[in-house]
Amino acid sequence: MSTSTDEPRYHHGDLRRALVAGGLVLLEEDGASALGLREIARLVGVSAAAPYRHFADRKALLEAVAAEGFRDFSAAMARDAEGVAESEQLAAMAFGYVRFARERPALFRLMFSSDLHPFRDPELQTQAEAAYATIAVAAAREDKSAPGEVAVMCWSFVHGLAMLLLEEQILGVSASNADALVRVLTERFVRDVRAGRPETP
Amino acid sequence: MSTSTDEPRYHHGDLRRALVAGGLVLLEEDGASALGLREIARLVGVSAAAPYRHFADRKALLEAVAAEGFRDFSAAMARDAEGVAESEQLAAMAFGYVRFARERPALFRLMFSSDLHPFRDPELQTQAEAAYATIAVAAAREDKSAPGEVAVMCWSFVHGLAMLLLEEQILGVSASNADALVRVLTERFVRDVRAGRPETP
DNA sequence: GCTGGATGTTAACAGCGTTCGCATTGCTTC
DNA sequence: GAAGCAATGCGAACGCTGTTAACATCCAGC
Repeated sequence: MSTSTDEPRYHHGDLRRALVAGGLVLLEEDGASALGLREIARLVGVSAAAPYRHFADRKALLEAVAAEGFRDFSAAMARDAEGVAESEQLAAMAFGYVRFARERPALFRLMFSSDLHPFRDPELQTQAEAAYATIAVAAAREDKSAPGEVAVMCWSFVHGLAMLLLEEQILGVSASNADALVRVLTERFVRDVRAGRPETP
Repeated sequence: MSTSTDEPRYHHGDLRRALVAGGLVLLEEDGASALGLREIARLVGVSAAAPYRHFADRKALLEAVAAEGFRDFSAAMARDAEGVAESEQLAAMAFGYVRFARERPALFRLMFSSDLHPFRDPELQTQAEAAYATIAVAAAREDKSAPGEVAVMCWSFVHGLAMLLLEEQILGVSASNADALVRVLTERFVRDVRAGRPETP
């Protein structure tokens, strides 16, 4: 029975997963712009060199954290869109997109951080594309004459809105009225996209 | 005449300006995600401690570089929009916005980097707001019933498009066809905004 | 039961931002 | 002009970081 308790063992068991989880925790706690390798190792209770048994370097670890973020991202958007009428799907996903960014700003910034690009981890690439596909299919329904075009346009709008909201200084928007602004803008955007499409059968 | 040549003098003369200029140069050369204080000092030919006579810390120096970037940014957009018909102003500015981001990606990323927010330098804040105003007035003309709303929507779209284009991996767009994509999308966006506005006198 | 590979540790290195004390310069005031 | 003073440079040091190398410990298969 002595082995079942949490006495510090030399080998961790599943350090890889623990490091990714630790990175996510640190991103939630303080919106630290740069989470360090040593910082994560400290939190997990392991030496600074241990992560190198599981990741090539700091960037590889951050990529794994970002991949987990994209998984949550896709799930959150899908959850926000499930059960709503098909005509409201795009608006719901857009709202979910911005909500995710505002609820987990540090993680969101990491996911789209410039020093993670280009992605080296194919798993990360896959998850990022899956997240894009989630919103792209909803966007493509709005205008079947140019689905890809509309998808990129929607993604650009919603991504830009999320990014600008994370920098409160720029938009001059406080957290209290941000929700209303997002709702108004996404509705307006969807309305405009529909008004601008060539034919409406 | 001996004093006029470029013999190394103990005092630099105008180190503050030289440091900002050096930062801009480094951002152009290698799209270095993180330009360091020592790196800039090295380029200018000065010790690592010298910048602290002119800037409180590294962030203050980067803020000054970003402020210069916003100045160029506003100027570039205004230049791209001058001489074009009023009905094309918004599209021209949107195109100029994305073009600036793609021509000076590292600088653009710094300007909207998360570790520069919140802005401490009021000059930077002023320049950022001026850049926003440049595009906001063009956007507001498109729908006078809700100028602020449309301005934020336009800014979000164009900012998101610029950001996503900087991460080639995500959009799957190469540099060659990016120009065409940007043109198509901005034109479509402007068309949609006009189609969606309530009344057209 | 031994051994080898996987996975941890400690110690070290270079580079970073930052601070401190000191050196040099140029301006101000007699 | 000379003296003194504030401004502005330098070098060395500190603690931090990412990374590597050499060594320690554990688990798994012969």
